[in-house]
Amino acid sequence: MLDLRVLRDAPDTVRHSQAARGEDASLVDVVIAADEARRAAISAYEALRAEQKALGKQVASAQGDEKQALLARTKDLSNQVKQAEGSAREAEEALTVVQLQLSNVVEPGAPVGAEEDFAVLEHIGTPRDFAAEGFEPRDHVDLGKLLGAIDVERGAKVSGARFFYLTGPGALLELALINVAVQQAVAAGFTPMVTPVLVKPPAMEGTGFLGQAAENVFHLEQDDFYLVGTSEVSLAAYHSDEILDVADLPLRYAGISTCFRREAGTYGKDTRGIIRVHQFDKIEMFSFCHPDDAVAEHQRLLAWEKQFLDQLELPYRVIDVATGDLGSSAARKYDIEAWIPTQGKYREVTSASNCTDFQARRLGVRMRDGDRTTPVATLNGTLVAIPRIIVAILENHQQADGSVRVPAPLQATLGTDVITPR
RNA sequence: GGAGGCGUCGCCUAGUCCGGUCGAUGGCGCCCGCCUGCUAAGCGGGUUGGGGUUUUAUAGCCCCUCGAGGGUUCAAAUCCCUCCGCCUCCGCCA
Repeated sequence: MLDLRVLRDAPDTVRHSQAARGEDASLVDVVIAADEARRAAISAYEALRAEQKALGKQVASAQGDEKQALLARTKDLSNQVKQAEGSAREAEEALTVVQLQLSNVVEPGAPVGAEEDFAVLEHIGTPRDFAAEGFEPRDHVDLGKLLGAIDVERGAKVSGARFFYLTGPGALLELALINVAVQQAVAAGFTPMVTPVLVKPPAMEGTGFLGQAAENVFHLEQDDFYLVGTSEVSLAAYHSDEILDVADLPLRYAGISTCFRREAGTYGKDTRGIIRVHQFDKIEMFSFCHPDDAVAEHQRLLAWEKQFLDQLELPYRVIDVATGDLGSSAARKYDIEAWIPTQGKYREVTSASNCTDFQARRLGVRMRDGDRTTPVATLNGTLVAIPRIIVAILENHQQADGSVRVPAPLQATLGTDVITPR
């Protein structure tokens, strides 16, 4: 949700942002008009209400005929107040409806354009040349089967398409990755958090997932719960309707949770393997920080993501996501894409977003800074999303005989430096 | 699932039976000032959050806010209804 003052004072900024996203710029004027209507309605209501209260005070002390006369007036006034109150509320709700449709203002510097117009910021590591090594790389599905690490057939049998079992070394791989990720996060000062995965509507709404992303959210009709697609939701809502002490910022949390995604509209996309699944585990970094510190914090999150990937010895690139491909909440987003040998391309494994004060305003997360309270900034970044990292590890570290080399930090939990075919 | 209790502006708390002077009490904490070799104590003042409006600004005025939402009434912290959360006991289950 955007600050109405920004809309009033600098509507062009918002119009340009909407245009850069490929969204409706004229919505700005709709919101401004709704805001004016709301303010007018509130003023009208408040004037009547003030009069009613003044008269009510006289009623309390009046006697006899005088009291009867006053009662006649206040009775009439009471109806007017009720009407005006209703109008004010309708105007307020009408404003909220349109206000929620506006996306966050994009950060200057973000590449303008559609999904494919991203900017590559850097390449780290070099993809292996399997032809030179003299063998054809297996994809992660074949490797997973060979190693007894991934079972997609039974995942489909039990739960349907886009479900899987991690078995044996696969399960250990997940535990190892979670251990290393959480330890890194704790060392960096994050508070590890195991979060709810079922949340009530305000949490989902507040984080911006019920807008254009709504079709990808699982909803439990009977109980009106949503299944989170990321612990970002539970973490962002953690401090909702709270006022934080500015001296305590930044507050950094590492969310440990399962994530659920409907993947609507992706039929035929990534149908093989575990690149795109309905349920997976993820460690997510989340920061509540001072808005002035948000851009720097964004860089820190990205640096922590790179630190994690570096120790897994995976080749990857960092991209600056184009304005047309940002979610509604993000002002800027950096994705890290790991090299997937059998696809011959880089695929997203982490994503770091600066949501500025957009989520915080919706969720009522504020900070007390001197004598004022203002929304904080929220940022989130993936530390590790299990399935895609496992895909990257298996495919990049495979050897000619189908075994897979285990990166050093994971060896302790795996109990070996190489996973061999069963 | 059953029975009961509770929810007041940071924390604790008065007020709710019997609606109007509650436009919310007091304490603690915190902030400012006075006093004071220093600190403490003492004294005085301030201290919920949101919104509207006027103004260059400071500041002021107004409305809302007693878990949330409805209702009754000229008028609701107070009466009625629904919901949410917490606590105690019982039952069932991991």
